[in-house]
Amino acid sequence: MSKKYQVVKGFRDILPPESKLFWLAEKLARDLFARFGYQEILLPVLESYDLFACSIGTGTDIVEKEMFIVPDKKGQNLVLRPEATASVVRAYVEGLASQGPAKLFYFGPMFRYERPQKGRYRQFWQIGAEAIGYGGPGVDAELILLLDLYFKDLGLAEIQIRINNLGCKICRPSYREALVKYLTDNEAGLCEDCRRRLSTNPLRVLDCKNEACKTIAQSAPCPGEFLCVDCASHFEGLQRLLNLQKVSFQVDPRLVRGLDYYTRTVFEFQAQTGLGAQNAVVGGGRYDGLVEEMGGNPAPAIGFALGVERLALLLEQKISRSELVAGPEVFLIFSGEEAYRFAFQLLFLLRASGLYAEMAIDEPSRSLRSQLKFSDRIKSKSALIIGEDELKNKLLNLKLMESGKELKLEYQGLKNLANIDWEELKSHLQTPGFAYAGREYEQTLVQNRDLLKLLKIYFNELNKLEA
RNA sequence: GUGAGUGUAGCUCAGUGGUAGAGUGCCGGGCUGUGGCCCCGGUGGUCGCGGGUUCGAAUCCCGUCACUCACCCCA
Repeated sequence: MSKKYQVVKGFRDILPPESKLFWLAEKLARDLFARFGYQEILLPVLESYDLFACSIGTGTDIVEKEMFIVPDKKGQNLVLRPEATASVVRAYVEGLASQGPAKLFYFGPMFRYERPQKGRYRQFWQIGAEAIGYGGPGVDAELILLLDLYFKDLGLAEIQIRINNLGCKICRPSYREALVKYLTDNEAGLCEDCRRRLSTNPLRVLDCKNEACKTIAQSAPCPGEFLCVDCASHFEGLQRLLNLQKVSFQVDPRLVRGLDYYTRTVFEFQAQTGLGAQNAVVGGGRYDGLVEEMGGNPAPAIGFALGVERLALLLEQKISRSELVAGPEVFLIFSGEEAYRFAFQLLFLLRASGLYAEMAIDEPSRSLRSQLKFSDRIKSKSALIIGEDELKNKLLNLKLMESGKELKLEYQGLKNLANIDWEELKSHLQTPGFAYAGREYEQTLVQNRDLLKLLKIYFNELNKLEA
């Protein structure tokens, strides 16, 4: 036996039917984001090391130890992107800035070299949006409302919105100073990690999971108390707009975000359960200084990133497996070689006409019984049985899988049905005494326009046969 | 990087020193042209890998690899 290969650690195959969840998430994002005026941007997966070191911050874990570094042939360090905001800003500065503000969204894989656990992988997918060149609280509200609608459309109404304001470059330093002073005074009570955070990223102490640290964080100064006039009014403005739309959200004075570039508004969408130790399915915030730092003309901006794996975990609990798997409209069952050839032709005509049709195409001698069994297993809605009898006498034998009932028609009956059109059929349904409306099979049939289409194509093909 | 748990049939798992098991799936039959329910038969395994202890190891010990969960960090 040859060697058995395995996916590399932290990477995974997203197999059907789970892949359908990703497809749903992506499709809804495309439809919805377009209605909000966000245009898709397709970005490279590889960027220069410095892009992230400068934007995310050299002190962060992401840059320090979580990047996949790819040395190229000239010896310069490229990296697999750990997130996309920096890429979007780079692309904006490079190619879009001359056209003014931009509202962009992206979908794609990100890479971080971390120990995998529930809801966290080394390659993970994000859907994100960035609004560059917009400074007011209106666009902050727009993004939050966009996400709120997105989750509601997916049936995930229980997700909580938390917002905070971290201040800007004017007011944040004084807050930071006050926080560090407070934490230093209470250093003895902090956990080992937090004593380290004190020098690396003091804001992070605020959301430590350690009980002792939580208690200390409880009475620590909050960013809100230090906001400058502009930041305070921005934050009030955002809340007013959200309230105007009757979106429920919580102000969480201890909500902080790990990346260096965040200013003013930060927000998270949190799930209550189902994500393991994680709870954030979306994280985002304003980064008013980043565009300038990346070499562009100063432009305020805000964006978010949504973890698709985490979203899929939540959707999995809402959507049953059978709902994810859509069975064929019709399964073609043949008996005999002639019937196989007939069914083979019919199969592609049906597919070309827009129907999802399937048959045991690779097994021309399979028993009728096992074909029917297979048709059942893949949840076909109907099975069209094609045997010697049907071909010779030009009959229809359509089995409706769920009820088990069969629609059997002689040539003339099939002709009558196949020759009327959809509009006519609908209008006839209202007419008392319409020849077919009273019968159970036909009622089922006309409820599904696809089956009428099927009848027409089948009838046509039968007529091509030599008598 | 740190800690804990788990590796046995395609899948889910039982099996604490004495012949390798169940459920499910798959194939076939009962039912020759009719699925689901039922019954019968068949298929299926380097017990993660390597070493050690033992008359004898899936089982005990050591090592190793993989996966999972958690910490750190983050979506």
